[in-house]
Amino acid sequence: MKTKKPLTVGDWIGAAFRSLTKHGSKGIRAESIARDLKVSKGSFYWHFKDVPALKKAMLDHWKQSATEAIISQAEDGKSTPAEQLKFVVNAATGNNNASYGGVLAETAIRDWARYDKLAGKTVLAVDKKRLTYLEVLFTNHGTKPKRARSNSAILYGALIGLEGLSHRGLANLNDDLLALLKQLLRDE
Amino acid sequence: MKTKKPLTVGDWIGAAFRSLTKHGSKGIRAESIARDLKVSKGSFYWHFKDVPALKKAMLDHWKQSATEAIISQAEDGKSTPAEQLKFVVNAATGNNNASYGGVLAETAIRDWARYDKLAGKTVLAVDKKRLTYLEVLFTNHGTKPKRARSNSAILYGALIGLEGLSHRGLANLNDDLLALLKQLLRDE
DNA sequence: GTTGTTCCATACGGTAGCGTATGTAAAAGA
DNA sequence: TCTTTTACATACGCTACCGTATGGAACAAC
Repeated sequence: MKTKKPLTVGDWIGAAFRSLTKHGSKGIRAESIARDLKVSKGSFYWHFKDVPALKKAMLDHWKQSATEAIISQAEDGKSTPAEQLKFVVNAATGNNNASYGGVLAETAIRDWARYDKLAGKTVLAVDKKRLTYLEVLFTNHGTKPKRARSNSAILYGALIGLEGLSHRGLANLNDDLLALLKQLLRDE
Repeated sequence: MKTKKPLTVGDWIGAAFRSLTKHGSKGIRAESIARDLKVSKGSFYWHFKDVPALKKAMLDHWKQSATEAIISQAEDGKSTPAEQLKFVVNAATGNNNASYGGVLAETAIRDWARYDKLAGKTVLAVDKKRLTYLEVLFTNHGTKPKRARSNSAILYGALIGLEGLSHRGLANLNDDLLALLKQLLRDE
């Protein structure tokens, strides 16, 4: 039996992220998402003021999840910085984070951010936090400040770029990133 | 006095790339590009069968330019592999290549490729050539085959990812890439 | 000077999405 | 039981885009 329970705002956000992942930012449309959810757009305009409101809700949700993920990582201060970095890489390359769509949604959000002001602001904030966190880990490992910053940018940048390449079968996201990390962790 | 010369297919492709760079793949629309060129869409449908034909022409043009760029690099076999790699990085991070829009267009094409089959095929082909070329350079430098492949993917992936980060002021595209290259070129 | 081709303008019908207005069955409250 | 409130469905006008059809000015050919 199909669930006849009323839809929640969360249901809409989830469906919107699925459409974003599948079709890019142009997939965030009230009527097409409504079709996915087997309801009319009357339902959409009951839950949201308009499409920009949905987009804002999506970005807020993603920012929240991404920030929480960083904090929960940071609180696991049990292992060495090098091991923590390895753990972060493995976590980032995994297909988990079902909450907002996982690694695939990340890329879609980043594409979206390039042509949308609010999305751009959100991605900027998240990227700053992540880069700062990586910088701390490199610094704790003993890397000099300047290099800690560049290493963070390189590692994070490679993660973003390699995701696309591995998606086309031109790289091994996890293996190549771990290889890079190994190089970056080498002493001077 | 305004040039009243008739538009060429190349003019349309150029305008289409500008719109792609500015608005993403959804910017490739007959009517909006016509407005940019101060003509009506009647002109567009004289030069092109339809919008997909314009898209194909853009991708053919980009593929051609990108391939030629690689070949012209490869023929400059005057310096050492390490110097050639440095040259390649500097060339890729420069804001040149006005032919099809430069570095900014690259990202837009890559975003486009994620949700369009033909664009995906084209980017795949270009990426393969570029990665193969990098692999040759690393191999010539003395890097072992397996590492030459991973180094190529890492360097190219970092280029792609860092472009976005540097665009937000979170990285220094050229500096960070050169730092990475230096690490990758170090002996075992 | 007529004819043909080039290069574009204008007008048309069709689709898809937006946001609003209004209707309505079902559940919840009183 | 009667009345709200909830969670939608339906219908409407509007805009932006697509592709086609047709018209026309300008220049070239002959």
